[in-house]
Amino acid sequence: MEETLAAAIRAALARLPDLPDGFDAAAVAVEFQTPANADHGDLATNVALQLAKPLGRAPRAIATALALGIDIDPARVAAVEVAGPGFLNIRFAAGYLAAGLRDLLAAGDAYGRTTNHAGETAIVEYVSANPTGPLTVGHGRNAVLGDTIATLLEWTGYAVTREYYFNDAGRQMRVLGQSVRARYTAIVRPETPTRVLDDGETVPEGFPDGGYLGGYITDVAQALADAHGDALLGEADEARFTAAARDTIFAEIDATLRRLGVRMDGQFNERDLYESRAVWDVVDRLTEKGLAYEQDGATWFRTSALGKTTTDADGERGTDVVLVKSSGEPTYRLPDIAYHMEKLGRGFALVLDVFGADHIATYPDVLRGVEALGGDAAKIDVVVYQFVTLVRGGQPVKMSTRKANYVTLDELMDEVGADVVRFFFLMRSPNTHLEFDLDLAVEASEKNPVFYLQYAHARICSIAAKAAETGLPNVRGADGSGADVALLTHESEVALVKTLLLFPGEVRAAAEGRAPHRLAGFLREVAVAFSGFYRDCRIVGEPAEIATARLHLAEAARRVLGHGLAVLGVSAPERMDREPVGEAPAEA
RNA sequence: GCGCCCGUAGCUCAGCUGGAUAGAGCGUUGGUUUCCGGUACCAAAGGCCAGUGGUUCGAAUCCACUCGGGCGUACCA
Repeated sequence: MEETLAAAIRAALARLPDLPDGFDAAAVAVEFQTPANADHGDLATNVALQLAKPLGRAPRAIATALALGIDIDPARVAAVEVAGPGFLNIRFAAGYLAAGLRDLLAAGDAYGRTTNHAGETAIVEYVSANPTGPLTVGHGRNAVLGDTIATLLEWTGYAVTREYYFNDAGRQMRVLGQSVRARYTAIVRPETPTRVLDDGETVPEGFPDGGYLGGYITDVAQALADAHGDALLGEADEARFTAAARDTIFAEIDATLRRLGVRMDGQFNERDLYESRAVWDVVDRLTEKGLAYEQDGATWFRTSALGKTTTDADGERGTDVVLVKSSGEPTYRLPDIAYHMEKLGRGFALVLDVFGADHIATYPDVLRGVEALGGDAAKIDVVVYQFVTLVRGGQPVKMSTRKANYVTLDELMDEVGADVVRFFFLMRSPNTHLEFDLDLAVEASEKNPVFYLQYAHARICSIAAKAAETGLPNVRGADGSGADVALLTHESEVALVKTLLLFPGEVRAAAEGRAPHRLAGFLREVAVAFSGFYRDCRIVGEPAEIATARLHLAEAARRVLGHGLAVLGVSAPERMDREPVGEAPAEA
């Protein structure tokens, strides 16, 4: 509809007399908005205001000329009016809405899907938590955002690969193994002396500074002791312990993600970048280009030559960053550059990363590296989300994975359920801090906005069941051919149809903006519009023709809610329990 | 110091990339039930969009500065 109107407006523009030389009407961007005020029609455009300056005419004069000159289909558009300083307000004909509703129903399960990116491939990297402990609430925001954005991309036509970058190399993994080894040693040799860390924790001798203090470390150690007795005391290094911890922890991460409904197509192991020597290849190629050099035993990336600067008391100057530490161990930058080159090498049109705010300052180095190696950094897009602040008892909860004083994702799901967790993470813009009040999440779970949407869906199912009992047709999956939807002329019916017809555009906008919260907000509008319809328009008990038409409208609303919730990864129940919801799942 | 994010109703947040009278949930106050699910609906109160200047037909939105909060600013990831 908007495309057709835009074309008609451009055509009318081209027909205006005395256009300035070089003015290309075909190139004018005609943008529409849906006015908040119903008096302003169904669609509005500000082209006349935008063109006032380039055309050197009063905006209202342009708008008037366009309104008179536009060639439109009267079956679809009832009126084009000039309003305010020069807006063009477009009012749909009743037939347009009826046709739109028929199209919606005929589209079936595909309604909401668009094909803007059909034939393109995308890879979305998310979670990518180091396997050093259980997933925390912060990881949850990452996982749910990434999973949902991936789904949104699929709904706009992309073929999406969901990948977990498995950080199974480097210092943190070594410290993890040393932590397990120290606990293991203390279990099989209880006489092992202890020491006290700076922060007051008492740990076995051999426990590394900055080691992981969580109880799950001891669990892994105990399992090793149970299986091998003290036979592992002679291990030359911590590799055996690292592997045991990694496998155990990752299995738990995997289970947590499944419970959250977060899908993954696969994982990419950081270790492979070392085994394939891809990381060293990066160093060699940068060195050849004069962009890497050795100094103080470390290998540096000459980012100063690529525009990286810092400003301090001495003024602004270029800075370089370290790729390989003097210890011989790469920093995160090196494998990250290699990994992104690898992803681009797989031919993806879009390489999307979901990062926490703490990465905000680091990925530009990675992009510089990719560009320096001839990779197309424009294909890489990064969604940065701000941190989750947990509040309990009115106080922020301080968290540290290392100290194990965090709230895990599983604990959160125990309290409020996976649907609430997902929706909570998705209803806010990624780039604002998210305050997660645990007390409120539990206490107010019955009033959580997600239940409002699920309730609307369940209510429609309930109505359909009731209608079937009275002999009305079953409309589940109906294609719209069995009803005269032109009968739907009540104000609340029209408002609901208009809202439902916005769905594909909302999905597309949420995908393009990497903004799932827009969809969450839209679904609430759908539920509100349905509530208005439900309040004003009965189905059961009405004459068969009107009841059938309304049933189809209700089915259309159910489908939009169902599809929207599916995109968000939230369940769309056929019925809600009458008892309070949000109970903990059966498992401990 | 520098970089990024944020500052909108009592609280938590939207505001569709510059549009018409700034919205919603929670909370508060009042109302609605012979009726397809009251976990609902209707209504009221509540705002100098942190501040100051600028850009233009038009600014919560863009620019500059100021104030306040968060995250970074390592041979940690």
